[in-house]
Amino acid sequence: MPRKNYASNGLQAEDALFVQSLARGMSVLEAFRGADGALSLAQIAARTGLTRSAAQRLVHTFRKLGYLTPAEDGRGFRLDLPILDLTHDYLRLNPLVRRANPILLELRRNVRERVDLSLFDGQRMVYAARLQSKRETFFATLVGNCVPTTCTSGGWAVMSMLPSDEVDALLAKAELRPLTPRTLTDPHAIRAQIEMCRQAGHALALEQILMGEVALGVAIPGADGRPVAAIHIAGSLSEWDPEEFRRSVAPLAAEAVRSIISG
Amino acid sequence: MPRKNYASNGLQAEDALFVQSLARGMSVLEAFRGADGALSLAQIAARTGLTRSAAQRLVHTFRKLGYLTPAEDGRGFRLDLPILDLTHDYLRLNPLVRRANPILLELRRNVRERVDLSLFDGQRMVYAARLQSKRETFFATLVGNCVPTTCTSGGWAVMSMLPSDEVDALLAKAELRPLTPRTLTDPHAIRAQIEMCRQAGHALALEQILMGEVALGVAIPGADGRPVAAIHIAGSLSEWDPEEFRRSVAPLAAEAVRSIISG
DNA sequence: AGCAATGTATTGCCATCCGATACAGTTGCA
DNA sequence: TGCAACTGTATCGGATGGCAATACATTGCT
Repeated sequence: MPRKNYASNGLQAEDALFVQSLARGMSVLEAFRGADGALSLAQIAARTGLTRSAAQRLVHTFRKLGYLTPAEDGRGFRLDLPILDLTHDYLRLNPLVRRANPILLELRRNVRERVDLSLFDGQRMVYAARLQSKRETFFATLVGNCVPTTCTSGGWAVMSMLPSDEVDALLAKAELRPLTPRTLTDPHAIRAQIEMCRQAGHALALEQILMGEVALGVAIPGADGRPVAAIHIAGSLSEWDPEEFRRSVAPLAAEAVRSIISG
Repeated sequence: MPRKNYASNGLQAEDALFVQSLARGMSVLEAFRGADGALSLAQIAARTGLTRSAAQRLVHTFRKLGYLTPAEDGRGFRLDLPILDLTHDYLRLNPLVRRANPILLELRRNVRERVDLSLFDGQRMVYAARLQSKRETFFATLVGNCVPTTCTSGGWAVMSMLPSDEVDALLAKAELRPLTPRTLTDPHAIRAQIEMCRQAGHALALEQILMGEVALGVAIPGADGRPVAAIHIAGSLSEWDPEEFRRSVAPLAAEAVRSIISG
């Protein structure tokens, strides 16, 4: 995972306003991305490119602030609860999430299937909310979880609102690693889905992330018309014929997006 | 909101390892707590006690890192998406959340009512997960949302596992502001609930946070026996007699906690 | 026993952060 | 219309506070 490195102690990249210590500090928090447990000082130093000393000082500071805590067994450190305070502030103050929340709740009541809100972030769609259905059988997805833009109904819907050259650039940079045997990895096939979405106003994804799942996505444009997010409705193929699923939930999803935009 | 101030530029409080710039930076993110929209540099400076220059530099740095972004109308700044990456890493790496998640999902399937996981943080219970019920009618609670320990079933359950003197200290410092007409604010009444919970192994809260809601909470102890979290099951008083609710969900909740602990 | 990890503590040098101040562009009230 | 107050942005010399190296006490693995 090539990540920008703030360890260099040389010239501050011509940026007089840049606070190196802060960037280094944040890189410590980011070091936990992809970690599979607590991280020791040495591991943090290795992952961030910082010296052990720097890692020590930054970790020490985060501990005082509450963001990091020693792991229960005393070896290594973990992110701690104040992170969730930031989460809450972000979600609470995000105008889109704010407006979408009650509408998604109602949508969920009507369709009785899982409803998600995911935010568009270039290569990724990041889940900001998930309202699961009565019979949710899979592992609950955590807030902040993300999936590639290229293999979700919401991602296709988002791409259908982007100019072609941006779609090309996105696909060119995409990893296109299949998550299920049926995940589309051929750019042409994905482009076909995007084209269908451009006409229908929604995208339908079959077993792209999870076997047995059908998902319908509709993109949400921002004030400037560029897509910023998407809502998904997900159902089970054991209960739905895909076309029937589309017919029955597409209008509701479209209506929900309309109220989110106008709200 | 009395918050520790890292604006002082004097001696570093005898702490040679403390990285002031980092603490100041985090205080900028924390400035959004309780804000009701984007914050301007001046507002950030005011809320944190920093100079405008400091706020400028720190905000500038956060923008480069992605954590802050200009508000859509160009005035002020908001937290941005990378916050959710931290969220995800926290939830994903938290051993408790990790173990609890699938069990809560199954619990939710069995009781068919809303199921929550909240983490104990002294005065507060912070929601880490909420699995809503089929007929959820209220505003969806966002991750990171928190309520006072003193007025939730989970908080009572948690307190029932604390030594009396700690409960006293907690109650002494608590705000005890009622959220509904029926919220208990008398320490004696709260202590009575705690005592009942000590015997029953669970707490039952009637309309403490929301009118029409009954909630049953069971505390989750950590390895050292101290409570670290609680699960809640919440139902509607229009469908449940409180005692009937207790009888029917208490065993399931207790069983869920047992599997979380042993898992 | 010995080695390689942990996390912690101290120190002296100098780079980097610091705050004051100035500027350009909007909003909004008079 | 024009002043006043607010945005966000940019520059600069001085010294504070962050920097890396190094040493230490424990723990766990061979």
